[in-house]
Amino acid sequence: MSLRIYNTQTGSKEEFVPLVPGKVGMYVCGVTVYDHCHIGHARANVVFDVIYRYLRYAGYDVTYVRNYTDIDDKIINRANREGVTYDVISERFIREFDRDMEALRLELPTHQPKATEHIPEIIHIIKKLVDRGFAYQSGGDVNFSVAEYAGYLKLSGRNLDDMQAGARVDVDEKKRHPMDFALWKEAKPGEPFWESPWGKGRPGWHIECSAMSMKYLGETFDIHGGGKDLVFPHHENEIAQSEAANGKPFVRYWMHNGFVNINAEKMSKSLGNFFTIKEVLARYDSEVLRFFLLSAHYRSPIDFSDQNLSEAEAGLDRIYTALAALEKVLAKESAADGDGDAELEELVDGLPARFREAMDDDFNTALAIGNVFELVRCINRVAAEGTLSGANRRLLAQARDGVAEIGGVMGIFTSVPTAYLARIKERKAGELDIPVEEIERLVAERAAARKAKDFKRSDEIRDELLSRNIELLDGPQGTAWKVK
RNA sequence: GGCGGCGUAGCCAAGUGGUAAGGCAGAGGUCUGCAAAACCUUUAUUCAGCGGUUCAAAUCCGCUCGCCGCCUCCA
Repeated sequence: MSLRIYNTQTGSKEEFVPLVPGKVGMYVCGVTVYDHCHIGHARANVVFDVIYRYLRYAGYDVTYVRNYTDIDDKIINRANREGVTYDVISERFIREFDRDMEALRLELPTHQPKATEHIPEIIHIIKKLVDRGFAYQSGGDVNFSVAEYAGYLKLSGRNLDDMQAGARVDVDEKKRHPMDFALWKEAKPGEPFWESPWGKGRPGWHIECSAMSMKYLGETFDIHGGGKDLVFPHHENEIAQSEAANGKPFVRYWMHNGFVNINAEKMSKSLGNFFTIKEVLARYDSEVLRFFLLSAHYRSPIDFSDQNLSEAEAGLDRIYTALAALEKVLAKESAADGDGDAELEELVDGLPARFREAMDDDFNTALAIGNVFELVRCINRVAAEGTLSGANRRLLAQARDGVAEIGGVMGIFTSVPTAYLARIKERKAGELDIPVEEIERLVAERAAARKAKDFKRSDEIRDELLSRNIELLDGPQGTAWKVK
């Protein structure tokens, strides 16, 4: 089965056929760099990071472009508030964005262009649009004329009349049609500007993406992605500009990820219910956050809550615990011969194919993760059987490699299992009100008590630690502990 | 008002025509000094409701109810 992608423009899953066989051009709208990123940005970027990785895994030569919008009203406003130039703000938050993305273990896109470094390209397109009659100058502004472009609103499936009926559109006498949008904005006194045929000014919001995608990917390219909220007006306007300027199709597959909700409500700054990536990563491991984000399909809304994150953490813990047990068993001696477990063999052999099947169906990471859990249950069962047969030993090694392979595509399960578990333990231990030395001392005391068959004291210690959220795990080699 | 989406077990979540994946939580068992962890078994005759199409529907169609998003900057 070949890759099928849900295309926003047609509202259905379509077989993915790249423009040039074996190659994929993919553009994802980046951020406007005026503040720290929140978990909504985390979702969009993680989702497209996994799509990027999977396309390469599937054998495509992918050119992935993700821009920085580094000139915009909000950047200028913040610069004015802080009494600095706009580029101080944009450079600061580009650095912060890069840090966040690194913390989320994202791979770097092929290109990360900035709007301000593409002013000549932007001006070139605007000139073309004016020459062709799709745009008009109005004072120092240049606006796109939606009435001239027949395909307007084809992505979001609306029509101009209905839009106007309910829209709170500002009356702007500089526009011929209320829905016309700015390609070039005249600079007000004190604002940053670039020289243009229409005077000093700066690009409108949408035109930069047309200019940069065209430059790095060509006039028509395969995949354009972003959050659902960008469908209108941003992507709609990109289509209008690009297709009007070039006279050819802009994008073949439009992909949009769903929102992150907080208690089933949209996260927004005005509601004050948003979390920055840094805040979340202070409480949860980045792998837990990725795992959580990938446990739902990318187009569905996902509800961010402490409970859901904790459940994701528990689930990932289960997987790493199994992988750690697997490593331990593999490190031991095993019988040279003996049959392999039939179920394990089936799951292990089928893992890559089932992964591709899941991902080929519009990047179904939730299903792919479910497959791993099934394998985990089986790994646990086989690993718990005292001595390992030679066949099972090979199967377990294959299972480990298989999980690593698909984990590499999703950017999860990539840590050394014991290192992951230690990382989580350390993080949680830091939140405890009892020092690690004290825990270790009590564990040792309990071991002595148990040896002396003083189970009263031994259970007392266990209850005491449990009341402080510490769980004791007795095994043949002694007692380990973990934070609940 | 226009456009679009969603409603699957206590919770999270796959499944878009062939008889309900998976995880968390719960119950019973194995193990254990007793527990925990792990393993085994178990937990939706049913997919918001009502009709319709079909040999067959959670999946397709219609209506009703409920929730949400977009139409303004937004991932």
